[in-house]
Amino acid sequence: MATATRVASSSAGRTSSVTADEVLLAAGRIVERHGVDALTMRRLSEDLGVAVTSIYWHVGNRDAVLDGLVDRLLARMETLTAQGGDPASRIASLARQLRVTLLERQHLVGLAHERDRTPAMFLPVQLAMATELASAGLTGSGAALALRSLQVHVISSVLMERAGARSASHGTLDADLWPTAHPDRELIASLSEPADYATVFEFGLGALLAHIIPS
Amino acid sequence: MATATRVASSSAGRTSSVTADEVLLAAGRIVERHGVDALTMRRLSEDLGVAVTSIYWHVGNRDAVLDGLVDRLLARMETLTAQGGDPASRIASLARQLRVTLLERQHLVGLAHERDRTPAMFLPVQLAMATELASAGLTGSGAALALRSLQVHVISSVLMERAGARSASHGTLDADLWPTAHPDRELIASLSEPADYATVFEFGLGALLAHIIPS
DNA sequence: CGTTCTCTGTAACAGCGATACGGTAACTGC
DNA sequence: GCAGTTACCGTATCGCTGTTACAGAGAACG
Repeated sequence: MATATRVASSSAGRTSSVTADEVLLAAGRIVERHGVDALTMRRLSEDLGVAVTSIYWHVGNRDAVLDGLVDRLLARMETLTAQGGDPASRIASLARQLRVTLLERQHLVGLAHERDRTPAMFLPVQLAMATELASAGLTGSGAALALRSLQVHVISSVLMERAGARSASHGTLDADLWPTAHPDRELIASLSEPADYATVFEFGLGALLAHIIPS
Repeated sequence: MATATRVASSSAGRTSSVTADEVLLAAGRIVERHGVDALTMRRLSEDLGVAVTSIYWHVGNRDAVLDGLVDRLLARMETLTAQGGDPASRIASLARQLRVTLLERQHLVGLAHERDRTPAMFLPVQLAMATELASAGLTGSGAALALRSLQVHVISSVLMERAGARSASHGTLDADLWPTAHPDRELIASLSEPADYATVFEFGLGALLAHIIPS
């Protein structure tokens, strides 16, 4: 309605049974534990012990609820700071922190990605990385390309690991699918195990950094 | 009920108004043009001029329809062949072909990813890449790590570009968000333009290959 | 003719997001 | 102290979704 998504219910005392913050908190619990699809307005209202319309009043429709959750995630992104000696390791530390932070909120990452908030999610860390690149002598469009590559690498790592965590079979490879005559049995054995995305992440990160900042 | 997803309706002549193949064809059209969410059983039945229950009879429920679409995509993955002289460029050609093929079916790629079919999608090209790596002297767990890194890189590129195509703002960066005092104006200018994911893809691919097969 | 198998349509169920509407309680102005 | 306004909640409803129980229609077979 004309509701227009109230930001904070700073209203007077009242017998106020629910606030926008409480709604987002409960929504976050549902999403983290049971996934985005499990977040229905009815279930949310039941968890809060409140009528559905109250949610619409306080935060708006379902889209607004999800937007609110993503906003909370983005706010967390501004606390990352570079650590290390040379620019390369400082950038690597930023990428790792970013990855870990995103992995802790995997469901929300997918959400943010679907809602085209990926750039905003990366803004703070991109800024920090830009200064490191500048101190390494890389600026302008070259720095932009490097930043985007790093961004893609981190996001992809998280998205893949998210899919991997969902099903045990993901990342593994059924050995039967390979030609049994294939000579490299160690390769097949490695691919038949669950992927260690942390190692894959470090491998790609090292390749990128070696390419960006040749020492 | 006991229907159990008939594979082909090779049944007798009849006034047969629809077949499983026709259903998947129509479903593919809807998904490619209007996205996965637009695929409802009622709409699908209307496009086919048929009752909803006929779809359930021929291919099963909505999940089975989507599975059928993904299967069609996977079948297309087996036609890729390496081209080029040295192993590195042959692997690069495989990665590029894979990327282009996936980009043509972006909606289906997201679908396959959500359904944990990514490994199967990569199987044929992974096999081809493995022989190239072997001819370059890389086998075993090292080859497995390289293969997984390449897989992550291609998938991420496609997923990012998919999000980028959805909204014009994606990949661009609102210049206002950056501190106006930031010294590197060319960097900001570059990041303010839409991302050229093809270039980002080539950049990361080059970095990976240089790391995997040092010449 | 009667039975069976294959396929289609009608109608319905439960659950979803969203909203119109009426009520209730607090605060505000006088 | 009382009317008016605002803030908030609940009931009931709409149109949509996936899915299914059920009743047929038509061909094939005995």
